[in-house]
Amino acid sequence: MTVEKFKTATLRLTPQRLAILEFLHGNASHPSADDIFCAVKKRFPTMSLATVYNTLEALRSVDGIRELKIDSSRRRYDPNTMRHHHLICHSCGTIVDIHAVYQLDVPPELSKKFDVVGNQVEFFGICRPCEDRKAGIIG
Amino acid sequence: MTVEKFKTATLRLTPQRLAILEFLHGNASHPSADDIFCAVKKRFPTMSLATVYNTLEALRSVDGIRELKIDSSRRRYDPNTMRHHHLICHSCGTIVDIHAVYQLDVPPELSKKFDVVGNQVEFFGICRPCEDRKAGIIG
DNA sequence: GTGATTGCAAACTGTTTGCATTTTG
DNA sequence: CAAAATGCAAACAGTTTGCAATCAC
Repeated sequence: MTVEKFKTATLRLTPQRLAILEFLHGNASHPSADDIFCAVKKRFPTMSLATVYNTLEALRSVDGIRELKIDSSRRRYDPNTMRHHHLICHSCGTIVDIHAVYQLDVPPELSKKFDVVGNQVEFFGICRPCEDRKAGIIG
Repeated sequence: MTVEKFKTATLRLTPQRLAILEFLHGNASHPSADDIFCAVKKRFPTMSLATVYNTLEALRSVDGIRELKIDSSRRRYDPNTMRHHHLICHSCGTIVDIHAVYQLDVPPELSKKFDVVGNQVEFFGICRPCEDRKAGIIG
């Protein structure tokens, strides 16, 4: 668990960090720094955004979080550091985790010039609720 | 060609836009707005960054460019709007295009809740030059 | 000539940094 | 007690916006 990783590193477990860890635990909403800040501020009114960034960096240093590049205007974070993929609804922006392993090869002329270590797939489409909503507007 | 797309839309072909189009044509370096700005400014010293963003938006509106979310600190652009994938060297950041079609399925419980339209694969690894450089330092 | 575009500066947003104060281990 | 973290404010970087002057069609 992430708490242990903090202890083995020279990282301190402050109440603020614990609150952030708790918010993140099992959280599959792929929150931004500000999402985390707003959620945790409810219990820690003095919490600062800088502390959120500080904690995210600490988490990253012990591989307790992964940074997503799915959103071009802000970084989003994923406490699930197991290799997985994402499916994004291009209508509402919902991001769903996909736990599957895809064994993909790059063209041979490239595999000579590159040592390919892994891949990450981003699926896109439209989710049922959005689809229904559209059908409602049109028909 | 993109010039035609501009004409059919109500978009005007200014010298600045032509210079940007020319810089972008066949360019596989996945430049940022600032990269484009710096490159084009050499010929157009009065060029402004706002014009670059304006042109990028105009291009996007006619599907003449695609926005990449590969870099978390700045947007990068790809004038190749054909569906393709990318291979990134996590040492030097080089981005290489991969033209291959991967027919991937999402788990059945998700395909019921989502109409999946496509996918984009990001491969990562290390390129030969970086690998050699590392070997040189170590050995 | 008219409506779109330019270029500048100012505004904005997300992220980072510096530092005095407080806290953890 | 020493080293690390907090919280604030200021600094930054990338992007967006408002607008008068200019330009393409």
